[in-house]
Amino acid sequence: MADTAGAEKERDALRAAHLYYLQDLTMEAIATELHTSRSSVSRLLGYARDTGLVEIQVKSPLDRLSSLQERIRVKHGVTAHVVPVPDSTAEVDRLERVAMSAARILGPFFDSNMTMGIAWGSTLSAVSRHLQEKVTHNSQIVQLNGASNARTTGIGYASEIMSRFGTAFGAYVQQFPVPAFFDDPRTKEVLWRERSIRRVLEIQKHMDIALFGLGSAYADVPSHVYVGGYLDDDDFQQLGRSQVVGDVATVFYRADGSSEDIPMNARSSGPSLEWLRKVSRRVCVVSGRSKLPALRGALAAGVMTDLIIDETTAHSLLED
Amino acid sequence: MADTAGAEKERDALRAAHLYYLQDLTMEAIATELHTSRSSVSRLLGYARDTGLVEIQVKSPLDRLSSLQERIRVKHGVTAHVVPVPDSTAEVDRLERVAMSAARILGPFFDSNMTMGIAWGSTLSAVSRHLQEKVTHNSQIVQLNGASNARTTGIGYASEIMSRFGTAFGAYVQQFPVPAFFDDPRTKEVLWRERSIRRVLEIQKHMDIALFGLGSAYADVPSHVYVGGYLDDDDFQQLGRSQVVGDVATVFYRADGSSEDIPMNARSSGPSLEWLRKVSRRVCVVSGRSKLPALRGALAAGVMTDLIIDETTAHSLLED
DNA sequence: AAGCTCGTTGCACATATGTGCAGACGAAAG
DNA sequence: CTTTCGTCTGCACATATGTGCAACGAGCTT
Repeated sequence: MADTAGAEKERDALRAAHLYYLQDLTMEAIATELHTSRSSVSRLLGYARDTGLVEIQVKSPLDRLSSLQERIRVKHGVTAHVVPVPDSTAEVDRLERVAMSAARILGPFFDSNMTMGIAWGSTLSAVSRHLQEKVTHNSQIVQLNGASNARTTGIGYASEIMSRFGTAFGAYVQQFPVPAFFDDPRTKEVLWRERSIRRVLEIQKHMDIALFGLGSAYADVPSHVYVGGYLDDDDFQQLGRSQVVGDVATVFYRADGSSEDIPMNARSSGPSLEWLRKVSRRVCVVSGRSKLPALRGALAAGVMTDLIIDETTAHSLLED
Repeated sequence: MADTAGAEKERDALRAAHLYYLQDLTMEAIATELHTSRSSVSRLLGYARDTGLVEIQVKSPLDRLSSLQERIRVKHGVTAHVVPVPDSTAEVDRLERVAMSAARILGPFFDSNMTMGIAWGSTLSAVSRHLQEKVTHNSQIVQLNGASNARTTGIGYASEIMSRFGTAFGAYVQQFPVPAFFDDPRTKEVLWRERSIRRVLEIQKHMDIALFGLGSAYADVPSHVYVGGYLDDDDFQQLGRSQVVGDVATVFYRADGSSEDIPMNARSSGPSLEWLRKVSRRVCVVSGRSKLPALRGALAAGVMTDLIIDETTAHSLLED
């Protein structure tokens, strides 16, 4: 009966949604038709929205789309999705708002039979909290880089993000149970030959979408990797020597976008940039001007095809 | 400046829509960000919705879609879109609600570079009044059958419908300035050789979507063709002798779907059913049980690929 | 310049919508 | 059969949203 009840709720929600969004009836009127109270209808509609029965899209008229987006496309060759946010907004709110927009923009990108790879970090965490449900079939979410370190397994944090994505899309979740960074690159080499690991790498290789934020040591809110105990002093010095400006899924790069000969990368569990660039859609979420250097580097590296970014930072990006 | 002002309004509307639908801000908050009053925001959002900047879709989860739709698909091989309407609804309201739903369901079907052929009649008129704007490029709307008769040119009525479609989609409108029925079939034959007419026929031949209602002499609200002075007593008798149960764009058919050897069809300006069946998407809008015989005939004739229908009638359709 | 039309604005009010809460219900556990 | 727990319901209230109206201002006409 539990199943039947659930199905009934969905039926009602669907009917309510149809009456509300397609026929412009008031909730009061819908309540009458459904023989229930107005408040229940309000709740049904809420359910219908959360659950993806209703999809709301905001579309820039393709012609005169925000000149900002157009200019970013011309200058950097990526599709930008600029999130309007007042300049005065505090960093946290800004991230929250970009994340919410990102979550909704993402919906149409992902569908049945697809595989999406996701990194983890404060940005992705925020995005995961705002996802709307969308049922898909035969789809999976795969973790791009390990999350455990010397101090914690990091699993709670990363897997929480993963599972939120999984449930939102009804997708199978493939975790990647390895440390973010190996102490010894040889350990990685060896482990990478294990079948259980190769299976995950194989899935990563076939992903249709990659989703990631940018790590930056200079960020106002320094990225999770830089404060979570993943790196020690030596590591930081090494990164400095390599002139690193940021990272994507724990893989570091320089201002010119190069990532070769950065020793840390040999120990990183993330996918090499070269590898990443083979994914057909690569979505990067960025919020806050302090990530600008990291963003410029990432653009130079050509790791993204889509950029979801707050307005202020987008403006700064175009300066000089 | 008028242009600039319009663009500014659109920009604001887009930003408001983004803040409202993608970031869940309240109108009050948006008003602050936009430095305007809350009521203006309410109006901006209304504008954004009407104008197609915001698109709201209600999607049946593809798996367990209303068994009604599924059963219609199995039994009749068409994609049904069942519009929920309480059984007790009066005929006029019912038509109005089906039409509103139809208008919104239609949105995603039509896009740039497409041609849509439309018939005229009370159903289409109702649909046309509920269309939401959606900008397209290089698209056109073509009239499927003539509209003038012995008493009136019928042009006001039909062209009003046409132009509403045209403006809603920003499409070029191609009228078909011929009578609905010729007195003499030979006149039609001759006229059909005219280049101006052949041009329209040519456009019809390449249409991507056809949209029509069903005509029925038995309908509670007899269809426009049957009461608008298009047919005289002789015509009616002739239709009776031919065992006609309905018409699509002034082309008549019998209960078994056949339309051969119905003398009236030789005088009709509408596209033959055989011709119509070549269009890849053929959407039929039906409201009211009195159209059932006409609907059954049309299904037998295989003239439609999509059926937008009210719930009550859909139920009746499946009986016996 | 005065008079006009048309479109916009914010206000004030009428409606419509969201939500905490207490009670009702049903399934699972005791 | 009772208890417990979680879920759902409608009520009442707090908020959020839609809209008639009067005032305003930009262009245009006379």
